[in-house]
Amino acid sequence: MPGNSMKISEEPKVARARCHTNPNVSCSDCRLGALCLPIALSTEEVDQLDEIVKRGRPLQKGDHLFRESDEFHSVYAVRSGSFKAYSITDSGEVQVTGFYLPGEILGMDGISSRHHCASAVALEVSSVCEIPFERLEGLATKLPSLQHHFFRIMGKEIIKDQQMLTLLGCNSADERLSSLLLSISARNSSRHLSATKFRLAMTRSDIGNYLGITVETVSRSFGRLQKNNVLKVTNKEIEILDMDALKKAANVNQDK
Amino acid sequence: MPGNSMKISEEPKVARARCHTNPNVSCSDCRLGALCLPIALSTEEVDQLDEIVKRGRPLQKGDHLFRESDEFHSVYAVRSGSFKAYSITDSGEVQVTGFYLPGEILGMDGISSRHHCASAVALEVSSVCEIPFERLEGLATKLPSLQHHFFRIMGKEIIKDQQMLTLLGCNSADERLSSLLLSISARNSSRHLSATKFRLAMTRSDIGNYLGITVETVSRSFGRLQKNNVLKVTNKEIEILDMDALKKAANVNQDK
DNA sequence: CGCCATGTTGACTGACGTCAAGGAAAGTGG
DNA sequence: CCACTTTCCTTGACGTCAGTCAACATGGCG
Repeated sequence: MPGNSMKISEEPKVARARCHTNPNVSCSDCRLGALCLPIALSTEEVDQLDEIVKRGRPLQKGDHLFRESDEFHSVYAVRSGSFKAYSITDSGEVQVTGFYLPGEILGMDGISSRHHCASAVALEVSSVCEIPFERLEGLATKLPSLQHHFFRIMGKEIIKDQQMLTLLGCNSADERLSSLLLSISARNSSRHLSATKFRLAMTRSDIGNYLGITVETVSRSFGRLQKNNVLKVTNKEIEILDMDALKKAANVNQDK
Repeated sequence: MPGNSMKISEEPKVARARCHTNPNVSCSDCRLGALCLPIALSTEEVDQLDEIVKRGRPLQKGDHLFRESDEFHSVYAVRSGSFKAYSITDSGEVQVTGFYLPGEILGMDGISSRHHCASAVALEVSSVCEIPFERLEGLATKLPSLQHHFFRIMGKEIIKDQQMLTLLGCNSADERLSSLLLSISARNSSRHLSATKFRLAMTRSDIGNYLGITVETVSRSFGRLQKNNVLKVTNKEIEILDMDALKKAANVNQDK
């Protein structure tokens, strides 16, 4: 079904053929292969993985990929766009638990029980590869390297959350914001996007919530970083002017 | 106190035979089976698991199970006692990332890279079952239910960390401390220990660090909870006098 | 017994939250 | 395209919770 009516289809066909935004591209052809599940799989293994992956139509901004308490069936690899994961506390407040960029895996919060314990919503027009978890498990028993790799992906999620705990445990508002920017910068650069200039898809309120500070504090932090010529902030567009200063402001070693 | 030999060894041999503190007891005989890795495994599967598990001599208080940047070889199931996991931030501060009680799995921070990124230290005389990870992976490809179960264990760790993020993101000092006490209470009760009376093996400083507050604040929080007749605190001995009030103070639903 | 780590309490302070107001973007419908 | 609404963002004034510093109490251990 080449050339159905979506914005991405405005790109010329040639350039689009191997592009990870193309819903028809297989794992073996996807540009994100080096970041995503196929890492360290052989060609034929990737083809087997490819068979269980479902590629749906793009989600619009605000569309939910899954909701808290939905039954858990699949994990999702972000193909394009971005997502935020959040949950609702018992006292009714929202808590943002993560932002997910292309190549990252979403939905692992549902693995331990039969239902999700967070919701995931698209922050812009986005698309995902759905990976039915039971089938992934089935394939993983046959492909040890896939099993190994998925253990590692889950391990990475654990480390990421623990680093976040450290950030919330000891760091000031400016340090938290700087760390987030550095994290996004590094993740962009690993997928060959600019490390110094990018657009934040999430709102200030999402950022604040994620970092455990208020919107007002986020705004003031951005102000301070801009005043010190570390950043140039134009609405959601961020330009990192002085990477070293930003690292210093973060007071954490982002290099690992 | 007559004799400074370990309390455990004072128990009569008969009672000790199937006790999880006994270093010779196999997985199939361990009382913690229902909490630990063997969940949902058949008898013969447990026996296979049993073969790869190493049971070492007990660790003394302050002994390290592994250290940050140690090569990663194994995960560990706590058999008796308790551990704290912590890491050192780039600015040199300590961050406690978790406390581990019998039946819980430790060391998953090393899965995604070849080395640990946290240290684990015994908070009292403790023992563990060491589970060499490569062999676990090997066995998991043969035993789908073991693979499935280990995915779930890792998923649980992810959820636990995300709940912690929520706690640090939105809750006051009193709420954080109350939540920790409820968590320990629930974990004790799931291993058939008292849910209302227990001894905290960690120091106030560990607690504060873990909860993102200072020692002084921990002390004052304990004070407030005691003044309101929610707790009775005698050094490290905690007695929960009013469970409902503690849940209210935690402002979080601990039930799931 | 005396020492050092651990825990408690008080006084003071500051970073961040709260409340409030206004402006800028972005979405909506005609 | 423009009016209109809603959401998002910024800035200022003020209050407060928890951090900091300091002094002292306690208790486990050699």
